[in-house]
Amino acid sequence: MNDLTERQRILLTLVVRDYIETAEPVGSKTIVERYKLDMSTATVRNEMAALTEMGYLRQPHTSAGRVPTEEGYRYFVTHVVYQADLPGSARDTISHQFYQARQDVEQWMPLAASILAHHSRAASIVTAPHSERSYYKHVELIATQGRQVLMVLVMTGGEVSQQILTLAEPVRQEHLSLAADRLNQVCLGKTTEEIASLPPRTESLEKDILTLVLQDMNHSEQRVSGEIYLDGLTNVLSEPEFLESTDARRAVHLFEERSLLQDLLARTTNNATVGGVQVLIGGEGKWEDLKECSVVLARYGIPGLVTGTLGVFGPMRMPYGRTIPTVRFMADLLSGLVSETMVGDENEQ
Amino acid sequence: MNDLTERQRILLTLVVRDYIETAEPVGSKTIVERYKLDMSTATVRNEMAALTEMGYLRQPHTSAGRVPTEEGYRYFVTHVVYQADLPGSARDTISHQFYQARQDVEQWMPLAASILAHHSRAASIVTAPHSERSYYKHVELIATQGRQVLMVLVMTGGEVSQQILTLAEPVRQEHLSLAADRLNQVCLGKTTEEIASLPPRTESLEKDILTLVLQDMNHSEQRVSGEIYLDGLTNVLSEPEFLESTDARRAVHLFEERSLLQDLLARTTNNATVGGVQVLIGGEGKWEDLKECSVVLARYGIPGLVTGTLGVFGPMRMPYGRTIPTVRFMADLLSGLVSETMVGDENEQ
DNA sequence: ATTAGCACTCTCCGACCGAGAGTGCTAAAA
DNA sequence: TTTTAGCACTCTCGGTCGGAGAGTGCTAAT
Repeated sequence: MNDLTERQRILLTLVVRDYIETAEPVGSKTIVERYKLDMSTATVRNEMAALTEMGYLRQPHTSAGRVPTEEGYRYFVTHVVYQADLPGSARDTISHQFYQARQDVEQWMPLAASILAHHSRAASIVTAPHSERSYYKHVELIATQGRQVLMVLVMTGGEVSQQILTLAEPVRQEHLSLAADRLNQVCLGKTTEEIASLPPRTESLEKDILTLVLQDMNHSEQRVSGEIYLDGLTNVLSEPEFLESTDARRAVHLFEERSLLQDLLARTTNNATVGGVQVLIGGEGKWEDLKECSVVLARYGIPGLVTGTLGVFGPMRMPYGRTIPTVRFMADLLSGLVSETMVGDENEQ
Repeated sequence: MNDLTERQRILLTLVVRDYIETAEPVGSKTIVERYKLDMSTATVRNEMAALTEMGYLRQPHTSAGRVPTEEGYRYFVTHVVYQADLPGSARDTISHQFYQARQDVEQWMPLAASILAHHSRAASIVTAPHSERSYYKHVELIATQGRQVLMVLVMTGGEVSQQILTLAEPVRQEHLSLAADRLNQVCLGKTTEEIASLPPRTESLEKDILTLVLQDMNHSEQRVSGEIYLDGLTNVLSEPEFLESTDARRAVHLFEERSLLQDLLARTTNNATVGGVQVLIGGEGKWEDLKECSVVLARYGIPGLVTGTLGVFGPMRMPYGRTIPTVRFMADLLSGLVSETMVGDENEQ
């Protein structure tokens, strides 16, 4: 496959670059003039014919310029741009933005999504870090009107979940607090299984709460990812190829239907290489909805402990040269944040 | 303004109805045939000319059918459809869906958004209930790697917020738990001001935590609304008027830029009539982005205590007859849920 | 191996045209 | 006085046509 001459490599790169920039089929004349090549248009034509033959380029119709095929993009990504680094200035800006939000955990994910979208000029996808195992930390019971009780469960790592329990009869707040205290003493730091194998509580209130707790913890463990944050859809919709096609609606649909996204993320990132950036070009035949689109994904976090996924979604004609380093950098950055804050097991008694 | 003859009223209604359904300018012949009117097309033409004169209808161009103006829609909404009720079957379906999710508080808002979007076949907007005053309930401190501490603050009503605190030196979990206990004892049930006027804590850790707590509580009080949930954007984008126009992008943009939405919600619902449904047709000159769109909004919750907003966003050509009752019903339903669960102040000691 | 030249192909865009739908107006009917 | 039939007129929509422009592949010369 790597049987390209040096000149073909250059030419292919230029075509891809130019097409990414202009969104117009690029012809021999254009390329020679714009990049001041030291050869004639005819030569370029010959080489382009060869590249077309090899499947890296194609013509929308006879006598139009060339457009990269999926293969073409793939070559570009793997051979040319994969190693690229994010310019220091961009790194600084991003780091700075995160530094300013360092205290506000709830801001991290939306911020990451926003930065990704902005820097890649495409739509971004970020899932909150998700731990594979949940450890009980604390439960809080809040009396409300009548027989309803609001339960707030905090797990190690800071995941929080809420449920409502309807009691047979009203219970006073003090009673609730005592029950919560007792449970907290017994369950602190325990996993689902450990809690499940505890001797059953005698008091019916505590028994009920514990059922809910287990339910929540299970729920949290079985999810494939944390909450999903999206941003920058507008960027994608304003690309010319989406101007009036139905592709636009498909893209929005993909974005809105979280289950589709979940599926995409799950299937793409199972070859779990944290740090490595994965590029999915044109759906690879698997995703009908991604016909003209590309997805750049990376995992972040601590493998096997807490991980999340982040990435960018855009037209196949995507500025990979900027996107890929950005995704990689953001993954590293979030990995740092996560390992600084989200791990607390070792210090526990 | 209400100087329409009975026949004009009927005709206007029919034109609006038909246009809402077909999205095509409706002509005199169409209307007579489709609705088996007992008059000639010429009569209808005369009346339509009158309605056009009065500003309720307009023609996209000479010799095309009529299309409702904003005024026309407004007349339709206020005089015809405002009182409509949601069919019992729909009420039942919706109630049932909520009944099934009654325990899972975190599901309520996304569920509401999804149901709204589905029933109105448009895009939905739901803000989480938001209390005007925050009362301290509980703080939890979680030791993590190194000098970082994760603080989880629970407020009465179940709002939860998280922050990270970086300490000068590592502190053991037991120490943190003790500090949290002390704060919890002192602050339970207090408002921002009450906490602020407490004698300052002697221990530096507690002082720092308290600062963060106040910050979070203030933050939560000053927000105009809770988190925003959206759904059904796809519905809007598949309407014919958005097929290939730039309006689609504007709509997506509006939806994505939460701050715009916040603004819209804030400005529209300040004449706080819980229970009443507000209909904003075509931006009313104020919102450039809503040129061809309508928004149907209602507040829910307990006025002055906890409230939220919910509504529907779609093309001006919107099935108001279904949308308005749905929004009203959902607002009532959420109000019920909220007052059942989110109020706990009275029972507190 | 490269390049100049040339005939060819295909899209894009504006002009043009006829069909169809709907209108407003006028004059006759109720 | 109100309603209706009739008719000429207007405007859009879809299709066809033709020329300009851009790009190609091939061949022959360098």
